[in-house]
Amino acid sequence: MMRKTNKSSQGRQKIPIAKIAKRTNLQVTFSKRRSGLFKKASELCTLCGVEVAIIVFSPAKKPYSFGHPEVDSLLDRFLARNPNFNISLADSSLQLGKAHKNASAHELNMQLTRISNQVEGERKRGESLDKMSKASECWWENPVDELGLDELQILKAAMEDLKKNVNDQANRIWLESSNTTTGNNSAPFFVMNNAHHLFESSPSSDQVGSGSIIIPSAYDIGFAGNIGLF
Amino acid sequence: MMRKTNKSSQGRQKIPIAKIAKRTNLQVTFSKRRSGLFKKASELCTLCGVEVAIIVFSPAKKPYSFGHPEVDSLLDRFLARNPNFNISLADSSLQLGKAHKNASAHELNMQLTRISNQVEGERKRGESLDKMSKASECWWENPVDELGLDELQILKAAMEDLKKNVNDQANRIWLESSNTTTGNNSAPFFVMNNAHHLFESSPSSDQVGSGSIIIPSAYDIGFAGNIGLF
DNA sequence: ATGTCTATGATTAGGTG
DNA sequence: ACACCTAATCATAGACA
Repeated sequence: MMRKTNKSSQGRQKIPIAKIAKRTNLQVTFSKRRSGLFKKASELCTLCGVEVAIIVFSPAKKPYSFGHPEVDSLLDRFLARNPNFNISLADSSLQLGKAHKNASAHELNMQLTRISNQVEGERKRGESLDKMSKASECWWENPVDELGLDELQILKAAMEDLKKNVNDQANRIWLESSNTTTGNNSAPFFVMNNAHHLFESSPSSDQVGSGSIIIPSAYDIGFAGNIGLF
Repeated sequence: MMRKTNKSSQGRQKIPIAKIAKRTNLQVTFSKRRSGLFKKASELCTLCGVEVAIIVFSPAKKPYSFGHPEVDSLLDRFLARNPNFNISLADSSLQLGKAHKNASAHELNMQLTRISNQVEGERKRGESLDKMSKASECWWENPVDELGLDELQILKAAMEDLKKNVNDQANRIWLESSNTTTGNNSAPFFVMNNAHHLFESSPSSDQVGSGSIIIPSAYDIGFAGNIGLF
């Protein structure tokens, strides 16, 4: 087989538009894309002769800005200056404009606020879970997308280990609960199965999927199916 | 030889970054590039979790804006940073504010679009975590023996969810590593399997393990086996 | 003014220095 | 952090609807 390490570079990789998990990666991406954004803005200015102002707060809350014309230098002067706390004038001038919001905008704003809160909640929840996982080495909570083959293998092993325990326990419970019931003809049976069967149309749940294997023997149910990573 | 006028389109042409002369052309370019700019900003927001505000005046002086979380708060924070420049900024802030108000509907729509996408992404990623956390406070560390059927079911669902992610990721890696190899006749393949088979033999990672059962359907590999908790 | 299409130019993810 | 490199993804000019 050809070695896969033949190429000097894999080139640009497709990444999902979702928050980048790796800190270092995020930082690089932020820098690159911020530059790209400003360049695009600059081109828009030049090509169409329009005015554009952009404000960006970095992940570290550091402000960056682009502006043409003139806003640029003003904003840059802001940023060069440092943190201060006074809203007064600027705020009031903005408040003035706020009065002119029309109804449709208001409705959209309602929606936006609602969804925004929703997102924020999700995000925070995700963050706390992330911290929790990092604190206690809960591998399974880490973004799977970042794992390499090695880690995936370990993860797989761990999951299967856990799964075995789960199956054992399930079977145990089944036994306990069944020793009070009358002759049930079914055997203790607990099988982990294809996830896509859970949420998609599954022809029949006790039907062997293409390629899957049913292990009928009671008490001994693990991942039904074959083994092999690749 | 082929005629050079055979093509249905010449594709994108390189244009100088200078003011476009043709009015109609300029208008189209403005629309397209404004959309592109906002999209880039949106991606930057999502990817890096940062705050961005953009204000654009069209050639016809019509204001457009994009903002996350919203232009208002960003501008407020921005202007608040330097009380000394409040007055000189009043003009620009008024201008910007006016732009924002007039364009509020449009901008809010942009925000809605972006946030909706974000919600979708977050939701999907958060689902497995959610199940995990709901399952119990740290079920994975707890002795499985103490879990009841309900918890086991939840655990099962969570595991299968996670497993799906793992499989997807594995297939992705497989694809990436294999798109540099020549005519490999095997499909992307990753199967969770019995733990005891896992580490008996570890063939080279780009070698299909011998003895494993291949499920021919590519990209769709989960826990092989049937489903059903009792 | 916005959406579609195609071919092509521009951006950038992942490396490396 | 930044600049450079490669190869892939993405954006978009021009034409049309």
